[in-house]
Amino acid sequence: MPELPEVEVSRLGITPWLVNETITRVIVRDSRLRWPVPLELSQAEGLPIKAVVRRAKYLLIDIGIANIVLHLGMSGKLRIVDAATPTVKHDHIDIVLGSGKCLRYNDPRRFGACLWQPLGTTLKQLTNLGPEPLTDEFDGERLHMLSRGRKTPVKSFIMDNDTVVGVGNIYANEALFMAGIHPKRSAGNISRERYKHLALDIKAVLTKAIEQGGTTLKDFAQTDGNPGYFKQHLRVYGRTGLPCERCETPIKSMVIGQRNTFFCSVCQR
DNA sequence: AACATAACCTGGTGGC
DNA sequence: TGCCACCAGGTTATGT
Repeated sequence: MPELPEVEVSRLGITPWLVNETITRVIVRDSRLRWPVPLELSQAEGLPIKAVVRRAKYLLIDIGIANIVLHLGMSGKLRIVDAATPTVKHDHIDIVLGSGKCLRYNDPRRFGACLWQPLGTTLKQLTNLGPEPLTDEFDGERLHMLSRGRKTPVKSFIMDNDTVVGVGNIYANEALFMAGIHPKRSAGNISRERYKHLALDIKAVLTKAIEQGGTTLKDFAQTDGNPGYFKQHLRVYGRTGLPCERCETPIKSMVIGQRNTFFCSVCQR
């Protein structure tokens, strides 16, 4: 479900319901996520939420003594519901609020995570992350510098969290189309000038997707239950065989790094 | 270090 | 209708 835009849309959706609310109870129905859900979570009970922050695809719920760290994996979803709302399959965690609402975490595949990060510490999952794509720390200069001597396909390179965080399969495909770069081209074989364009296109596609409420493929929903509307803007992802919007050539697909990859063999070189 | 590959898990889809 | 193979938005662990 979530790349950076979908996580950011989730953050924007839940934040107004959480900030300044007190956590009255934490209910863990199934702790078998990517890592076992920590018992320390119960220490959150009675504490007010100060902020909800995103780093890469992680959401950090700041409760002063610690951050509750959430990751949605491939299929995780967050909803704000009345605490009394009956649960459905895969509703693994509730964070119940003084308002009577609750933040409900649902994740069929259980690739997601809920972690506990005490104040002043940093989880290993949050160390060694590259820069946020929508900050000035990330630019074409960085892509060019880090890619020198690298043979890995440029698509794998930009999806690597050491390079830049938050670029998943959908938006990697889209940004490479926008930049006119073939996804399989060796990262080290791309000029500084082309990387400048690519960095700007990554920023542009992520920004646009956030504005559109993310991309709903099958089951992503904003926290109000509405779908994201970026799907209608996808130019290559999932469009195998359909005409390229720029040159009419059928979009091709191939597997790169275990991920399905979509591109126009004429527009992308 | 760099790179490739398997693995984690469930559900939806399409073919027969 | 049923069965089965295959695919999916991410990340980590392991092997060369």
